[in-house]
Amino acid sequence: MKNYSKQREVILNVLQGTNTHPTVSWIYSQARKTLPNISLGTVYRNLTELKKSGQIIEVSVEDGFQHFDGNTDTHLHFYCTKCHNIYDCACPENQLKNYLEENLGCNITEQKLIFNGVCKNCSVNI
Amino acid sequence: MKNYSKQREVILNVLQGTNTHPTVSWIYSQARKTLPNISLGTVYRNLTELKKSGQIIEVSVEDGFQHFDGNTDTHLHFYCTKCHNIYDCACPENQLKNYLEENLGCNITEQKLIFNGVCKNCSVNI
DNA sequence: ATAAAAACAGTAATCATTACTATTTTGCGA
DNA sequence: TCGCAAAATAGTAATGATTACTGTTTTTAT
Repeated sequence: MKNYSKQREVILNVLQGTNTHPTVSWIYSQARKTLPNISLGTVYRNLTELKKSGQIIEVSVEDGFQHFDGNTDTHLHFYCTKCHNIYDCACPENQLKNYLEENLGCNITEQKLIFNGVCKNCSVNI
Repeated sequence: MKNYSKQREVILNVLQGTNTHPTVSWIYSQARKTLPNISLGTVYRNLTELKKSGQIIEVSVEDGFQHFDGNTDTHLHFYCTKCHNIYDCACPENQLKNYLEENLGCNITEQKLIFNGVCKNCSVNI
């Protein structure tokens, strides 16, 4: 990722302009509003590059799609297994990271906590 | 999942007999040692059923494969982004679950914590 | 024993992701 | 400013994990 490109800037803006955790195809559709000819391969390549350079993170949930997040601060995620939304939550403590680094002797570079369950909306709308 | 089947039993045994977090194709290859004619579709179907009935859990990491775990106790996972192994860790506390349920008003049914980083072995073998 | 329901093996289809190619854009040094 | 090598792009083809389908076999209950 040495050279500037308009496409990469648009993709990053899309991610930074939402607090959702979108899939590639959603990012693609949003980017096309600004750049109608942008290629899907370009979206994939730039997401990989942006992740590699630490400007975005990837969120893995069990729906078979890649999800990305423009918020790189350490935070928690809640995944609703009913509506399949991913919610952000502030991280109340960082004790776990320290605990694991000491006990496993590992170096933790990213912290991704996923809680699965049923969210407030979904538990109301049975 | 109303009827017994030998195939389902073998698949569950495979998962309960390892402390790794195998992919479908690994489970398939292990199951074939006992049942040489078992079908890949049968493995997928039973993994879905076993997960639905709470006998196994799915672990999502960003490698594009489904991973499963025969240990359904609440515990943490560490994912090495170098060797791509997933490690189990005991959960030192359950405060986060309570915190989130109170603050989000949600009902958490599963707790999946993934730490990404580089594990002990991989940090030695540069 | 028998019949309906469930599960199976085997194969084909789907579709998110990756790879490839020819063309265009970017950055840098002359 | 010009030219060139590196990087990036659009568009298309290939890959491969997962799902769907079909005809047959197994299971369970009557």
